[in-house]
Amino acid sequence: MSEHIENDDSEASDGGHSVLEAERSKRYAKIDEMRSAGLEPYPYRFDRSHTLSDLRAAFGDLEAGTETEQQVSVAGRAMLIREQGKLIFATLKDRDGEIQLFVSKAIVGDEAFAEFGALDLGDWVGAEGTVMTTRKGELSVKVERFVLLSKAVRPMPDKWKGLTDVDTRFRQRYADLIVNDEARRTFRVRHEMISSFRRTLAEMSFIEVETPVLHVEAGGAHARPFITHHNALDMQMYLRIALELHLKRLIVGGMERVYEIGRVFRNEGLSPRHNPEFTMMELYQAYGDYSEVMNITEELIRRAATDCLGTTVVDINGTECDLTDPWPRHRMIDLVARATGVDIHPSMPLVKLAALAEEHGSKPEPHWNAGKLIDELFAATVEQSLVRPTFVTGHPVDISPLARRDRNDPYLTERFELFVGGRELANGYSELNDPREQRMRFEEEQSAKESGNLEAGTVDEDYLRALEYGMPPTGGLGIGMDRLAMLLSGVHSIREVILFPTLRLEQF
RNA sequence: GGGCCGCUGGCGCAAUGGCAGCGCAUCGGACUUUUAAUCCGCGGGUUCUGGGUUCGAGUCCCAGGCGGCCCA
Repeated sequence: MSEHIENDDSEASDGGHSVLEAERSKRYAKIDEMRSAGLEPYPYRFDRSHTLSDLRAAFGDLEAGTETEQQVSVAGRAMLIREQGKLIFATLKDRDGEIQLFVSKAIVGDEAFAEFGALDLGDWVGAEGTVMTTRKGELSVKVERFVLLSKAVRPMPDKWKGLTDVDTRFRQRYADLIVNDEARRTFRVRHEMISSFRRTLAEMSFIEVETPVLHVEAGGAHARPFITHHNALDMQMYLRIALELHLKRLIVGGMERVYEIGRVFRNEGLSPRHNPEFTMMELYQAYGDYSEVMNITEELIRRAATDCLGTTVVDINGTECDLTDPWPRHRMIDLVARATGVDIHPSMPLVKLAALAEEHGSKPEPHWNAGKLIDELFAATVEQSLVRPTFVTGHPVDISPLARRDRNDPYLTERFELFVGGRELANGYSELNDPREQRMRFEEEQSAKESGNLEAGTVDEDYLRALEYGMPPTGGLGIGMDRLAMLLSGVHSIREVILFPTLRLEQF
């Protein structure tokens, strides 16, 4: 009605967004008109009889041209509106379904028909009527009454092409989820994966626990932490970089089988595979060692694949893999030896390892120890080739400060990492439970930190005290849940499996 | 941190250095079985920001911002 009043200066000086502003003010005006007509544009609730997929399940096999007496009420967002003279067809979308509304002027009357015509794409709508199919067989609700449930004031992205700009997709995930079914599906897979883990672990008698996010020591992994401050205690604290040390305290306490699915924080760069906050699942099992934990890892992931995808056959970077095939287990030093043609062992002279690492493209730093050099060699020569699920075992002691020594080789640990698609997916070991040896390992970490390694750890005195009370033989596991979600949903950026990934500050 | 690429109406995309255009959406009109409805018509831009070169810059140059990919 009053669209042409806006050629005054206030709109022009608003700066650059006049199209959007015009659309928004038009829709706000509709809200105001409703209110002055005594209608509520934002009602408090709506009772629906069926979700849209319920409706399709119940009536999906009706023949074309069927009219039923079945009264239903449905709700969703108007995604498409097609006006056709004295008929309007609208596609309503809810969490996991779509349905067509069939609105006839003859049925709803002139006034309601005009109101329906005034709906905008993106509006939330509730509708009551009977179930029918059109001549072409489209399942529809023949609308008798409808109500605006909430007004969309901002226009939807392109109804066909959706939203493709990744920056906008991640910053405005709400808009992404409205129009991109793939995004919805990915987070559905993520949910199924996590609930599958919880079911499997419950069957295995694990107890889910929650341990602190605010830590006094940032231990359990090699990573730089986020630092924060507690005002009342006037104390520096760290956001956790791992779940490990608190969960093992619970093993000391006799809880025997515990796990936690929780957010950890690492103050590092962003990449398609790294987000500063991500989700780990860690579990600890008394009386077990690393080989048993590898079995648990296989079971968890196979069942998650079945629960998410209905199959254990997954595509990994173009290679079709059946996760029920046995997952090979190889020592890291054997894989590196095979790849380089040189026998490898942490007892070798450092200079030989450094030379070899340099030969394979690393730039060894003076403080690198034998374990670090072997790890670099592994990354350079082996890692990428491990497409099918493969357990890499026997990591050197000096890069595994919380893992127990290999019972057959004191230079190595009873540790494993699971690689899938050339990426580390899980990490576990027979847990080190000798408090004196743990103290020595911590002290080595501490001195590495003091000589400039920002990722090295510190001596966690409380953890050592816990170990002195006695920790039973224990196997532990950590799984990167985001990376597993990537694998199961077939996406290649961690940002596709994190609803609100970390981004640089947006300028408004 | 380095290299390459991108940024144009709300969204998706065009434009040998020479009038900034198309599709969707919006707005007006027609249409009682459409379904990316169709048909007719009208609007809407500080081309990411700031400098520079040029008669003339979305385009070329410099700096910055945000993003993507690769590398470290």
